Amino acid sequence: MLIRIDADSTRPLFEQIAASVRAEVLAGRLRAGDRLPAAREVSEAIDVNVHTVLRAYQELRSEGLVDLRRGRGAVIAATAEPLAVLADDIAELVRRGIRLGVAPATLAALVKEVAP
Amino acid sequence: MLIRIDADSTRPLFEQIAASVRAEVLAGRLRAGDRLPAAREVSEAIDVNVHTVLRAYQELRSEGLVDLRRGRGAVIAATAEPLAVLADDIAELVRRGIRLGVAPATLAALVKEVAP
DNA sequence: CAATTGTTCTAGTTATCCTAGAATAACTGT
DNA sequence: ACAGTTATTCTAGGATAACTAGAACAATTG
Repeated sequence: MLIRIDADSTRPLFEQIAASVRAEVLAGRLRAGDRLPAAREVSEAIDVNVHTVLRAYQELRSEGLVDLRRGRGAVIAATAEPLAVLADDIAELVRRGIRLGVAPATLAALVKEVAP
Repeated sequence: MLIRIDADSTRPLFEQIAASVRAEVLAGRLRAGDRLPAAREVSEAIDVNVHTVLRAYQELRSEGLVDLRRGRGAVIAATAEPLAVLADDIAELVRRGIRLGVAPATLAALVKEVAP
């Protein structure tokens, strides 16, 4: 399955769902134009409420990663393509962090903090 | 003030407080051995409950960024030094992301996702 | 010994997350 | 034009996490 969640994690379900999709795009397994399974489908497959899945999809839309329209579903946006380009840079940063004893979660918090 | 928060943000207060400290360490304005203001002090300064401040401090301790002991207070740990080394790499990644239209928040979510 | 500082405990309020069901609107393919 | 698919919006309730408040306590410092 494309989307996986860990029910035991304290991380919100909608966040985990969105993270799954981001990771797929980053890895290049999902590309612009590819369609995500309908929210109802995902809902049944992973046993989570439809609203929760849709919230994840809407978060991805607000990031510009997917186009989301009724009747049509969720489709990876063209704006998402650059993500795959960053994959190596991100992996490299995480490697360096780990070598220095900095956890990815700490690193992520730092990235979020940097003011452009 | 060293620690700043945005009461209107949806991000938890204790997270914002911890993020402030991380950012200071990253920027090199806080270094190993430097002492953070006492929790009660911060509490009054930014008008947030003491427990909330302490929770932020404890999160930083669990990351190995500060030493936290009663009677003594919170002191930047030696293990936090490597953070400053990563500052340039992080800034560079964020720059590239922005040039490609990827928001720092999205980038952060990706960093958190990478499996070591 | 006195002052400082984090730790632990109980307790109550508020916000967020998740679930549930139903009606509605936009789009697709026939 | 029509039927089917899909997201959108609404109301509602329960569970969990965040925040606040006050108090007593233990370790450290000077």
